[in-house]
Amino acid sequence: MFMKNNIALHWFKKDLRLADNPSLNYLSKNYEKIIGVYIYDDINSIPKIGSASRVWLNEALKYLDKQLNGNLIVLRGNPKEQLSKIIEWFDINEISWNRCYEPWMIKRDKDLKSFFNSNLKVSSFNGSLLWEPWEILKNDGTPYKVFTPFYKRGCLEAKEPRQPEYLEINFFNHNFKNTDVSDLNLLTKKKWEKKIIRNWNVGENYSTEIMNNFYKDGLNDYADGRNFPIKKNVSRLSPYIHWGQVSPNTLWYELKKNQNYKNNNLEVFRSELGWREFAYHLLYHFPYLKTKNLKSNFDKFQWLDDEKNLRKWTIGMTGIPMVDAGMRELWQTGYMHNRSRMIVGSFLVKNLLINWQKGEEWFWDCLFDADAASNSASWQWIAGTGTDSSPYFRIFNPVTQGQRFDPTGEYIKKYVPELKEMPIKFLFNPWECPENIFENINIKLGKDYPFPIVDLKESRERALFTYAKLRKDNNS
DNA sequence: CCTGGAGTTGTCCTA
DNA sequence: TTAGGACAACTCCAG
Repeated sequence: MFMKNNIALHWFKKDLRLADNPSLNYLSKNYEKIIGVYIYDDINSIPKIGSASRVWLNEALKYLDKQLNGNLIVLRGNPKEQLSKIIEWFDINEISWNRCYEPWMIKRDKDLKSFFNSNLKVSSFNGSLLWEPWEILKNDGTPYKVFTPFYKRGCLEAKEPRQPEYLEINFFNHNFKNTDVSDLNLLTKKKWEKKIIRNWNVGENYSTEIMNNFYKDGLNDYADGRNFPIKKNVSRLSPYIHWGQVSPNTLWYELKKNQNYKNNNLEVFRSELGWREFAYHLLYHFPYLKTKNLKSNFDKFQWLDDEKNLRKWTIGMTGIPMVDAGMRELWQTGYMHNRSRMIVGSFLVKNLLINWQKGEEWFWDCLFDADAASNSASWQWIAGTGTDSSPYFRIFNPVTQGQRFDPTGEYIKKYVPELKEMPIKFLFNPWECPENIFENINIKLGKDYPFPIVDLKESRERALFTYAKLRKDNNS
């Protein structure tokens, strides 16, 4: 017999939504009212939350608080103490949350569960993955390391993901001391914070709107159009997915309703959701994903410790327009198109020979969708240090990539405006532009836009050579 | 235990 | 202009 007219506590983590929220749904079936609590835990977190993420979180919590009619309790500190405080104040006997899979969160929440278990009922749910990482395993019981068999054999042949469930949630109109999102001091009052969030509407309802628009328009040419940074054929849902403002289950089943597409666009997008699952699968089974090469033979790789070039890469001043456009898109919008992520990643790791972990850290700080699983897995992929990853000799040529995927130069000109007047023939490779053309358009290389920090051809050969040396070193 | 096929996203050179 | 092969070798996975 459940106790109606009673209240229970839902702990919001990376599930900042009301729709299809398994923990909220569970509690609302058994309780009249729910108390929603968010705790900003800067004590246990490894690593600390990134700068862009703080900005997104700030907006997301403000929005969520509105959805709860101002009843969201926002706290800071160690969840053990903070939750205990609330539990005592409201005399709560049941608490629940949706699971997170970062190693430090698994550890923290496991401890919490056993800590609270003696006094109250504690439940946790899967609110952010289509399949639990421990459910998808090879026949021999070990985790997959390669995407295709993981997805096709593992996921698609496993049981169907949970159907989304949309319930009305009633929150308790409480008299606990008034807490405010601004108490968390997530913002530093710096100018860029206002600028970077300008192009985003951070809220659960916006994510639904974006999904619907994308499924209606962008998806139609997804398989091809997704390669072009300037086109509107990518969903841009990643930050919302990361923060749980939309559930993957909603995306999965809403996508299934679009049966009218004859091409494979639908399946390609669906497999991208599969890639997200794969990243979490890797993080769960290889918790050192962020700190260690999955291929340990790379531990001997001779990365260059080049702070100067790293700095130029981060600020988009490498002198390679396609690379700089990507880096500046990241800096200005908190997002970078997938094609650009590969180009700038390949450039950092292969042309500059800088350890992928430096790139991972920068992305972690700058991306609104910064995600421990996807970010680390993707950097290991581009660096060739993951088990299932880009072969080392696959080195992106940022000139060719620009010509192919930004043929009009619109993307470069948007983020590298100093090259606006460059004729398209030299937009991707201004260092090859004759002097008289520069004079006509009044641009001076080295002054208005930098010379390339490395020679693409030489640095490519250096990368291949360094890799060959690694093989030799590992064999001797 | 063995075997064979396969592995997100590319580039460059040559014929 | 274009198509095909080289670029490496290794590990993963399934039968």
